[in-house]
Amino acid sequence: MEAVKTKSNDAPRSMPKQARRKQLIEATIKCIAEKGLSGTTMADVTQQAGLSMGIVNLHFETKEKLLIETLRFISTEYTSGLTKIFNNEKLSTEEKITSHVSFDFSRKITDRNKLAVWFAFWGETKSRPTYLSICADYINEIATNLTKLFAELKNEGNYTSIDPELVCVCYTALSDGLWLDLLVTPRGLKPDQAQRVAMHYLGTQFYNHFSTEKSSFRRN
Amino acid sequence: MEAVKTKSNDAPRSMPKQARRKQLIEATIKCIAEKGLSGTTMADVTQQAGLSMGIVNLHFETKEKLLIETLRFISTEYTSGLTKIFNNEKLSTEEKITSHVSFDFSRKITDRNKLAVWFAFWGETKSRPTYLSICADYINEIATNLTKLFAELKNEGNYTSIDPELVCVCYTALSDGLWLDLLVTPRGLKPDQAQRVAMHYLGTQFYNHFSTEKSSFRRN
DNA sequence: ATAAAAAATGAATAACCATTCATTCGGTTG
DNA sequence: CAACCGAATGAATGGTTATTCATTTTTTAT
Repeated sequence: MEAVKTKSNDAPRSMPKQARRKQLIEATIKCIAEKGLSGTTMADVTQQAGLSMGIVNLHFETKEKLLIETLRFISTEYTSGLTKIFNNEKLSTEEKITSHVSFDFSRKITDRNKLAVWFAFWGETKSRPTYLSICADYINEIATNLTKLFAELKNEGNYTSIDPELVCVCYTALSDGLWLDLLVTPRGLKPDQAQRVAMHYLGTQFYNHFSTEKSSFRRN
Repeated sequence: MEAVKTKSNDAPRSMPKQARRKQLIEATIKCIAEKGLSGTTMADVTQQAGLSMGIVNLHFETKEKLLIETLRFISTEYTSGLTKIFNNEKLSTEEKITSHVSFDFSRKITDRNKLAVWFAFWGETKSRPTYLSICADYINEIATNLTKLFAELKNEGNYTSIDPELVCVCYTALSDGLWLDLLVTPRGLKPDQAQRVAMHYLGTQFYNHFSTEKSSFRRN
């Protein structure tokens, strides 16, 4: 069960500060997924991490700060994965886009525990300015990059009537909505089917690049 | 001001049970939007409603039941609106679809308070089977109807390569994702722009019915 | 008008939970 | 090995909050 395994024992005191923080953040993710944001207590988190009560306050000061760092953690994990793709000079524009989509529906990202965390925080953005600003940051960063990719592909493929910004908004919304589907109807779409739905949309825009192969997806 | 007394005064005790429950549910929606699901207390809700502490327990037994009824309330409001459209025999298939889209992005539905409530509950579905089952119910109901509409339009318009089920999944996800956009980046898309994005997708599928007019939407 | 019933109140209660900090533990150093 | 020091512990604390219920207020029935 322990996700964190370093060189020696279960929980050596010599573990670097950063690693202990990560361990606690991962325990938090698990707890939010299992008990909801409103239902996770400090006792839950520390027990999940196999540590003692006071440990969160030692490393994060307060519960609220732990939660903020948890949101930052999944945001960073997501954006850094996408940035790596965007900056990979070995990939063509088309390959960057397909890699982006593959990443969006990879195991790492569509892990239901993490999806639950995303939606838990989204649900609180209206009342927590800090959450909102963290979300706004990563949203802007990704939108900028993705719009650029669509604009490039538009040029390369001589598509005349495409609005890259519109396609970016549409793809992003579609992707978020498919995540919701994966979260609330786990018996329905599987990640690879969701990915095909996303590609289906891109195929309507860049019909020379993304073939609209006959979809073999089915609900239930 | 204080002399005026009508039957629909602030809080007449004779108010039917159902109305008092609705009043409390609406106060709950406001509180969830303002303080988050984890931050709303019984005191908050009752104060928001202008009533006294014990009132929720009197009408709903427990806080948890109030929350469940709140989720049921917004679910019902949404599905009943759509069902009305679906059953309206005066509308053509095409009109039903455009009405559906208009409804999805109407003021009533894209009210940020309610969006916050949707996402708050979605974020907890993984840990609360009751929430999950309420969501699954309305999702299935809507998907069935909407798929039917798309299948009808496919026939009427002689579209050969459309998969109605795929279009339904894709449209639904898109719509949910646009709601997220409206919730977390209120400075970005406005509801009518979001609606145009949704129509843009439908235009890619039913190109003879939904004209892909030049979009005049812009972020920021 | 009076009594009985129903609805609403809010102070009191009990459960819960984040945070504190005196103490213990383990690794490191000289 | 002994002394030291940062990391970790967890019982105790204090603040918060859901729930209860005896009392009050209002409506309805007679």
